[in-house]
Amino acid sequence: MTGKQFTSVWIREPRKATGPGRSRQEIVRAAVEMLDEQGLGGLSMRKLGAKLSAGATSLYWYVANKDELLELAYDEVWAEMTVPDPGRVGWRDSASALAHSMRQVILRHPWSADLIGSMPALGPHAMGVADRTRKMFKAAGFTGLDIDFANATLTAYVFGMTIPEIAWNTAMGERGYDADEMRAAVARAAAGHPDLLERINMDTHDDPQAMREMCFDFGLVSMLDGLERRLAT
Amino acid sequence: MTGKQFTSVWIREPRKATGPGRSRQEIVRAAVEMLDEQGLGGLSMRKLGAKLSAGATSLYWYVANKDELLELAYDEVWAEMTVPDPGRVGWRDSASALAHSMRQVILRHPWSADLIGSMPALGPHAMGVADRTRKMFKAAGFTGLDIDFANATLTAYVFGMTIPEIAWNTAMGERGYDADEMRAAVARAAAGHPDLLERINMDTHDDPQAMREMCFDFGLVSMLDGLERRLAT
DNA sequence: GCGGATCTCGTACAGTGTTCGAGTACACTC
DNA sequence: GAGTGTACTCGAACACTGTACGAGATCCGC
Repeated sequence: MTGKQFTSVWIREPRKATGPGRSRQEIVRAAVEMLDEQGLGGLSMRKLGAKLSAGATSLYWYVANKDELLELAYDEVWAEMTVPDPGRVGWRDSASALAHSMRQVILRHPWSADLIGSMPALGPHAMGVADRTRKMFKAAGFTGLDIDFANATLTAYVFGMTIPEIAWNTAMGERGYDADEMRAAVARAAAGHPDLLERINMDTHDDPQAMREMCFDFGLVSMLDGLERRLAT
Repeated sequence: MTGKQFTSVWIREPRKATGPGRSRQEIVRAAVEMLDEQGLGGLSMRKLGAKLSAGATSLYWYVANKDELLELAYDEVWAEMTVPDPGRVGWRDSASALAHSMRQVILRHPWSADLIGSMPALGPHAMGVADRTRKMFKAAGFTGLDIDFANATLTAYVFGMTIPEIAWNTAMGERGYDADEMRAAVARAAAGHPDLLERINMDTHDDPQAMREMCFDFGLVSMLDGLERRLAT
């Protein structure tokens, strides 16, 4: 083992807490709050320092750099995901509940969507979720590599469905459109594609929220059906 | 129609080209090149200007701001995705080919993964792809909302599988690890979760590339199975 | 009281996106 | 050719950003 030394947030000991608002935990908590309110671009070390009544550079005593802080905040998100015990209900209900939980958590912390593509989730909470979901698929009857393939498939579906949903939401927010204005915008963009326009002009836009949940459920059920089939053979 | 005026990159006429290296198209092309080489963080207006032997702020004549430039570059990525004609082969092969194409394109332009969660794909090329895939699912036999649900499900799967893959790749690249060092890192992170370690220590890591493709295919087949079942009822 | 460790933070640097306005170059009319 | 207007370039400046550095402060054990 003479290779490069492995260093990571998750290995290095955090500094001990002294006063309130000065421990690594407090900093991460404040960062998450700020991210929830102002998004990824709204978090700056100076502003975060101000929020904690501290100098901007004081934070660097507890945290190596901003990326590391984001890694810590990201893992905090994983802590909110609930993996039901597959023993009590069937694995399908269990997987379904996990999927919905993941979606809700990401929607609650939209900035985390940007991190999914930037840093692997290696924090303790993420690992806990991975461990429990793995146990879940194992209990479902998957074996060998299929355990992890099924696992990856489920989380991929949730991520892939939710991440663009967030792009949609933030685009609406930034431009200040409501749902109707947004629809008009995409209609303009879809000009020349009659098929797409047919979809956009469907009279199903009364409740876009419910609509998206229907879509999510459709895909989720399909995907679980597919996994179940895999299980039968 | 007295509401806010809709403005977007896709509506406003681009400036006409004059010299080489000065049209909007040339700028976008150079931006894509730069993004491919240096990633999202490696693109700055000043560096892009220098690459085109232009002042940094000259670009603002052709492009409103950096976000708009990214939107244009993003759409260029969509142009590379190929949607096979479902008439020649079955819809399953067609969907499968599309999925693989999308994955490859995103892996080729890893920076696009970050944009999926930031801006909806409303450019002409993205719309073209959406239109063709919609036709594909229609031809497959889906009707009404199910057309778009199935469509969303497929792209969600591809995105969700590919985006974390990119996070993995860039993390390896930035820290300068090879596959083995990375595996050691996650093993360290997974300490205390015997189940996870069992997976990590499997002797299947000879070719991580092939491994990921196996995983992708497993999920893809499952997901298409699930959609097919939807079709039967 | 005296180290030594722990912790704070002002200053500074290199970089960012973007605005503004002055300047240039070219095409077209008289 | 002179004049005029439009298309285009870009240097300077502004308000930010993350972070390295090092000087000071505070506290604890002796």
